[in-house]
Amino acid sequence: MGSHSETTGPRVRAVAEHLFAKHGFAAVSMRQIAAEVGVQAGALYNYTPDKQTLLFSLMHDHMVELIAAWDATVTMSTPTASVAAFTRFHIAYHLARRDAVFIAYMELRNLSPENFAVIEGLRKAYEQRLEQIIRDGVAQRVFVVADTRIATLAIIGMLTEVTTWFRDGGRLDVDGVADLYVAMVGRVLGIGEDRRSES
Amino acid sequence: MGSHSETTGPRVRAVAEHLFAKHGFAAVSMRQIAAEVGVQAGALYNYTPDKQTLLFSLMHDHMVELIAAWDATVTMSTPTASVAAFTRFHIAYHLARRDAVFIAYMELRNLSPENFAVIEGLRKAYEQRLEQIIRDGVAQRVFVVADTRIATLAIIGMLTEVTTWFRDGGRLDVDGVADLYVAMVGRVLGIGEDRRSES
DNA sequence: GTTTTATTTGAACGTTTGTTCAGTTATGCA
DNA sequence: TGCATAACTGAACAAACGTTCAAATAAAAC
Repeated sequence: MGSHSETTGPRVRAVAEHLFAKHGFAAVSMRQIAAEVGVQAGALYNYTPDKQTLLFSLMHDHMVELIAAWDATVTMSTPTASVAAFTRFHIAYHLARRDAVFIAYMELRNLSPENFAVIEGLRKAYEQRLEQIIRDGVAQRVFVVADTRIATLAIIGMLTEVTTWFRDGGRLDVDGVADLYVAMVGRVLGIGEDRRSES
Repeated sequence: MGSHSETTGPRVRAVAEHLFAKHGFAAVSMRQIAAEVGVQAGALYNYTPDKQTLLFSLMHDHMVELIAAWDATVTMSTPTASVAAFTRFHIAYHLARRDAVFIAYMELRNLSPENFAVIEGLRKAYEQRLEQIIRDGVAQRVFVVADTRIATLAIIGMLTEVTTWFRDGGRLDVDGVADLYVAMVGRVLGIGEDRRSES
């Protein structure tokens, strides 16, 4: 075997993830990545066929791991408990993997159409997890929602936005933020609303 | 006067805005912009000192116009009416100027630190408009909010997210979407909540 | 300890990049 | 009609780009 394959491979991905998130895919050169890894540019091509595939691979793995991590979370008994768990999971996971999240949201336009379709499909699959919870809650009449699809998107947007302002050491820690969002999401879903006007 | 200064200037900005939004600032070359305008690359430098300033100028003008447009909206009498007006305004304005919005959110990292600070300040100024409405509503006890700042950010996130999925000719038109969001924002703010447990 | 093989180097490739500028062209004003 | 001037061209600049590859290197296998 060669020099440090086992260590260089992951380092290339880690460095690329960080630089892509910080400066943007198009603004980062293969030479910058190589320099940060401590290697010449040519060596990167042992780990990716080209730059675009490196980006796609990072985005793909992130989305797959995100979905797997949620699916590995214990199934909650009620829609209310499920949506609270989803809220906490989404915030914690997205804050813990900010670079990957940023790339997956921002660099879609740098993908080829086929690669774009794959990532888009994974994103939809993730959103479906939340949408199904909401649908269940509506069916069980514990949520009161005018439009399930729009409520799903609104909640995802509200939760993802946390990554744009949250800073470690700020006024609130992750759990504190999550508590507030669990409450707000509950309100959007009309949990505990007066339902006397129903049939 | 020269050839078509009055028409070329705005066209450069319009083309740059569109291409930056579509492909990203770093991925668009001055020659691409020039070709789309129908001019040689050198001619662009009659309208901007350099590429980065062109980006900053687009972002700056967008933010200033956004704030001016909101400030020009008639002042509402109650916090409830104000927040509904803000919701409708934000959605309609952001959907009408998608390219500019996209750039202002996505290309911050391509700005110099000084330019970044300017845009960031304008964004904060815009958010302050909503935050003040919420503060007023809380003071008047028509809103019930655990954390005003977080509620502001959550609502902004939820509203801005509309630009990522809305398509003309879809299931809902702009007004229909706005109606749904007015209701959801109202819930986040606890409008009409049971307040008997208060002093 | 030698062979094998995975890894890395370093130079080279053809393009493309943002930007400059002397020279050309077209326009508005006198 | 002609002069002044603003707009534009087209070529040139050095630098940086993604990618390739023969040669050098270092580690694993025998």
